[in-house]
Amino acid sequence: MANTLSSRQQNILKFIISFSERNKFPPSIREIGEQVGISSTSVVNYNLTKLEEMEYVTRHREVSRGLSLNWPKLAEVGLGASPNLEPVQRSTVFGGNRVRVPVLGLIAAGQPIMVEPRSQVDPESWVDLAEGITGSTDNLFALRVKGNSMIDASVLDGDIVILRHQETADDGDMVAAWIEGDEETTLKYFFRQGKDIRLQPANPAPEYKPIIKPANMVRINGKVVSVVRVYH
Amino acid sequence: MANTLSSRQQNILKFIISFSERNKFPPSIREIGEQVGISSTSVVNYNLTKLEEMEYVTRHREVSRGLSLNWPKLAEVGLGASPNLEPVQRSTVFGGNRVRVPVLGLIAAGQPIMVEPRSQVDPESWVDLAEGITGSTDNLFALRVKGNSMIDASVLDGDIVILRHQETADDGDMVAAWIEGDEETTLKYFFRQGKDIRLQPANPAPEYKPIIKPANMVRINGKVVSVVRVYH
DNA sequence: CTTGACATTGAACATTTGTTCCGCTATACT
DNA sequence: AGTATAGCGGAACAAATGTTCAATGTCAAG
Repeated sequence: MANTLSSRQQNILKFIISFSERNKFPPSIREIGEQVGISSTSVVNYNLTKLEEMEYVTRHREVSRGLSLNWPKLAEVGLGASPNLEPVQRSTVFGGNRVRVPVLGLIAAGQPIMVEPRSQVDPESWVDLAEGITGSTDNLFALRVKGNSMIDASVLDGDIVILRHQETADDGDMVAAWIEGDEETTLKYFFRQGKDIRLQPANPAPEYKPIIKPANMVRINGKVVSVVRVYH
Repeated sequence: MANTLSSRQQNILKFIISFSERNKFPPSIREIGEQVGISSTSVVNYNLTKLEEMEYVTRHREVSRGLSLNWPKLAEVGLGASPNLEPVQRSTVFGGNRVRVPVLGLIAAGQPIMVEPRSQVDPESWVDLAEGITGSTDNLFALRVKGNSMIDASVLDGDIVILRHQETADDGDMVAAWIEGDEETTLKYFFRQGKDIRLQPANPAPEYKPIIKPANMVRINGKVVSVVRVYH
């Protein structure tokens, strides 16, 4: 089975993401076709079936707009960049809105490793925070830290980092970065170095060396806005 | 206009909430009617219009399942928000119940923190966590850390620590302890030392010295189960 | 070149789903 | 009593939406 996403399928996913974000409910087949530039509903249906086989989406047959997204899977290909579309729910009880943040998977803080694939949403993969904790409620997602490269920044192995999706960063920001070619996401401090970008671990130990790559090979997934730790 | 929700309207709202969380998309009019016990679609439509007038929901006419919820408004009537005592039913796909934890104040700021789970304290804010993160949901509260005495344990000034209320502790636990005479609560590692108790800061710097007191002068307020940090 | 898997198209079809209209009942008010 | 109105039920209708299928194009392997 083809494991790669065609550009058309990517567009479909992107549209479902943005549409769901705008409207709080999924698009219809025809709405998808119209946006992506597909004249036939059957083609949309065809690709949707493919996407379901690849577990990017879940379909409820015979149901209008019976479509839902698999965020962990989307994150694997860098599309999960704005996971706040997940029914993030807010309330004003006691004066503070709450934000539901999906924990999308593992992120390497040591040697870069791939985001852990998951076919299902882990029941514990959610963190709910009061709005005041994170400031804005938009574009938040979370990752579980693997490795000790950020220990010097008081981010430990096993911590959950909450990030706000953004494509850029300022020097000194702690970011999750996707490195082209390596196909891996890593948690580092962000610095510009001429035309390059230096991804700097906080841990001064020699085995944790900075990664320096041309700017066009580094894709910022988000900036760390919060850290959650659990003692067992 | 009647500003109150009929029990039927409440049931409708509850169903929309649970359905949406279960399926990631809103229910259809007929599905609502079937669940709530309304045989006619027009009645559902009628009440949905009412609910829209009262701004509990937003409708997209002519669109299947074109329904979205107004969470802030729902929270006003206790729907959609799930305080500890009244958890909303959740599917496993969507995560476990949520726990609302009150942030009672500062720790190590000189003011003793009285932990009375039943008292009507006025918390400065709330932190919501997924149930799975903290294990049990009982007797949880939170404090904002002041000072750097635990920096070596990767707990920084400004972090929010979440504690479970308990009177005792095991060696090595991180606890919030109230010291008789000093009239203040501090965050330290807990150790027994004969008839004394040693409260050990994690920071090795000389200005942070362990506190050793007779056991009857130390009152454990709770054990740290989680740490939340926010970057600004 | 042939073959076959894959992708696409257009259109017809079936189902789901929202909308509307008419009538009924109970209650409150004049 | 008469009337107005909110709430409900039933059914027909129209629009939205998912499903299916035969035919065609694409492209790489044999």
